[in-house]
Amino acid sequence: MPELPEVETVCRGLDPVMRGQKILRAEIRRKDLRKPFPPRLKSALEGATIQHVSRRAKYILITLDTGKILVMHLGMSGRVQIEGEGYTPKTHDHFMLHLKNKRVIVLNDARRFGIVLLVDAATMDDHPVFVALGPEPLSNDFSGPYLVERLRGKKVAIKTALMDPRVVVGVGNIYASESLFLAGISPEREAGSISGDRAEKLVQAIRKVLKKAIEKGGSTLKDHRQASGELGYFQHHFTVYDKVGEACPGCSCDIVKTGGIRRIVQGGRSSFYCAEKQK
DNA sequence: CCTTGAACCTGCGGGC
DNA sequence: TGCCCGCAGGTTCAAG
Repeated sequence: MPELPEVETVCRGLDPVMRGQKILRAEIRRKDLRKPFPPRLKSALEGATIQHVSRRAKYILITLDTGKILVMHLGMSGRVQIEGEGYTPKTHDHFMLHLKNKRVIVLNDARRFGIVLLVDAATMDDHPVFVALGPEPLSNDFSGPYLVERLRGKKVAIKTALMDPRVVVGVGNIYASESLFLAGISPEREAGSISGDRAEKLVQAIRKVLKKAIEKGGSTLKDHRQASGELGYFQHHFTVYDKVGEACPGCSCDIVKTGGIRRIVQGGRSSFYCAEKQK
């Protein structure tokens, strides 16, 4: 489920609720997700005060006053809910934090591809999950020239390269397809063959698509906070993702001739594109 | 180093 | 109705 915009939205929803709060109790309801919960996690959390909630790549960072950062990743199916006192855990509620303000933060993850880590704030960047990460797509470090340099000589398809977090973080399967459509680039094009101009266009497309989704998440957040407190699953409108056979939007190409939006499999993942518009 | 493919796990929807 | 299949927003590891 969560790509960068969804994780960003979750963080924005969590920060005002968690900031400055003491963790009274941490509940770990099974031994592992994708990996075991860290040893002594419970004692490291209980009594600690949360300074703020932020994001790196698709990781949620909950910075504590103890020099540690509680890191959560939502995997494919993870969600975070903000509940109240007396909340009864449901199926797949694996990890819960009871805060001083009576709120209960619940991590639910059916498939358990998510992860919970505890890292030292001072050396976070050296931790195995962070050490090789590429730039944030919305930062100035992510640019046309950077992308050209980073993709030089790469023979993998550009779609696959965009989803490689060593190239750029946060671009998952949905937004990779959406960005390539907006940039007019075929997902099958060899990554190293993207010219300077098209790399610049692609960078701008990725930024635009992600920013728009974050804006949408922001408005969805308001509605959801009022309704249920659920953070993490949003109804976005996509242009090509999961639109097989539909007419290419905003494009005059003949759907009878082109068959509309096509689906192919790359690296075991579905890609969606318009063969007429994307070259 | 690169690239590919499988693995992790549960749930859902479609076809029969 | 049930069963089997393919598919799902991510990451990591092994093998070539």
